[in-house]
Amino acid sequence: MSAGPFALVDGNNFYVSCERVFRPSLNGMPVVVLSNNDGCAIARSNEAKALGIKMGAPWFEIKHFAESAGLVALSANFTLYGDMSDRMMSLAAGLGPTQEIYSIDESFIGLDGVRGDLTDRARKVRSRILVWTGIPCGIGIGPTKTLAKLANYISKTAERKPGSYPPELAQVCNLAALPRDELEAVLGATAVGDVWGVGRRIAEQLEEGGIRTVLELARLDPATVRRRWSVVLERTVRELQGMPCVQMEEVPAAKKEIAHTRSFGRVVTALEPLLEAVSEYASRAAEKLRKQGSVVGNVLVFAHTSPYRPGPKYHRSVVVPLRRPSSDTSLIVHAAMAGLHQIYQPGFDLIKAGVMLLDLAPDYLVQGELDLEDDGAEVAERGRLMKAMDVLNNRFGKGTLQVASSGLDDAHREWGMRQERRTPHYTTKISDIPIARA
DNA sequence: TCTGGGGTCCTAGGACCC
DNA sequence: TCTGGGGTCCTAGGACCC
Repeated sequence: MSAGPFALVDGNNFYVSCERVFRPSLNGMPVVVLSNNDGCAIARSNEAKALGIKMGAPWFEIKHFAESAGLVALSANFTLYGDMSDRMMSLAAGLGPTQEIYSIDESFIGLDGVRGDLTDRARKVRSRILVWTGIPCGIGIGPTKTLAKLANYISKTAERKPGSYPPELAQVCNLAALPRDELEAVLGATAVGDVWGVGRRIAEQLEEGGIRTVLELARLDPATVRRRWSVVLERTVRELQGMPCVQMEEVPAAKKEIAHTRSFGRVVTALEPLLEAVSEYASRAAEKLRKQGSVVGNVLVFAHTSPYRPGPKYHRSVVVPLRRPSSDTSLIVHAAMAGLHQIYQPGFDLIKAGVMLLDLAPDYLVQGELDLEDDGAEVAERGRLMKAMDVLNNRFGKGTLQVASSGLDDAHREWGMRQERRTPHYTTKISDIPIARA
């Protein structure tokens, strides 16, 4: 078990940085990456942040910056980001003996037992990631994961906003190496809301109580925090005080639920296209399920109208239990479609639907059953069919083999999503690989 | 007039994360 | 006209049990 110190390596404005690797002309320009359907900004370059564009800002509210400030917007290219992430993670792993991949652009590194100057070592790793992948990142180091996370935030803020922190904390910030008075000065200059685990709500409550800085939060009595708030915040306070409460998780735990949900490219009212969409989402969810070696007991399906648009509201969901736990696409699709039939009502402009797989269990733990229907052979055969389907789709691409209920003609998928600004799959598709000229 | 105590399980909702 | 997707954990309250 890793006892710390810990590092957090985090790609700067990750999706934007991935795009810039292949389009260097975007350097220095305000750039945002948009969510599915080109709906809202999910990544922003520093220049875009400087324009005041907030995380999650709807595109239609910020697109005037394209004219006035040269803002460039790109559709999310998750295939590209996933591949760039793999490259960055394998280099970050060189910082210490253990690694926990926390999100697509972040990993914690356990530094227990690492000798020598950690700050210096982190600078070398940062520079290697930059040179080998083109992705700039920030590295924070601290005695607990929460402090490492905070250090990472400081490393980025010090770089992005000169004057906010001492300049030597930019890019790599090692809070564990700071003398006490300097550490307190840094914590005193950081708002509580910037702490990992303190969201908008709790930040408000803390501020009402006069707790505005991280230093003030760190000085609270943990027992009081537990009484007044929760064990979660208590843990955060202890971690800020330097007591590790959150361990490294090197092996990603199996998901406890799996969802596939999408907003439509435009509103859908009729049942048929809705059935197609839900069938497609259920298939995708089933693939993820088999990938982690689980079976599902209950399938939830939902659909709703836009929360932003006027008109009659509709928001319904239903849980459909499977007769027995399964990972079979056709059974899961069947359950989802049956559920949709139950909740469907005509006359609503639906904007989103989704399928969630609940009550997951490892596929080797399935409860034995007296085979009254004598379908054991069929179940085994279906298992082989699913395996064949996954192999083919892996080899020849998503959707090579699919259930017919998802609709056979892409062009007629009126529910399909809009993606008007997607860049090529530079690193994962032969025909998209960039060509270098001498 | 007077109405126990303790425990578990489930669900919905809140809060947080990226 | 146009507002993402996928998760986790905790807590409170209700149902139910002995």
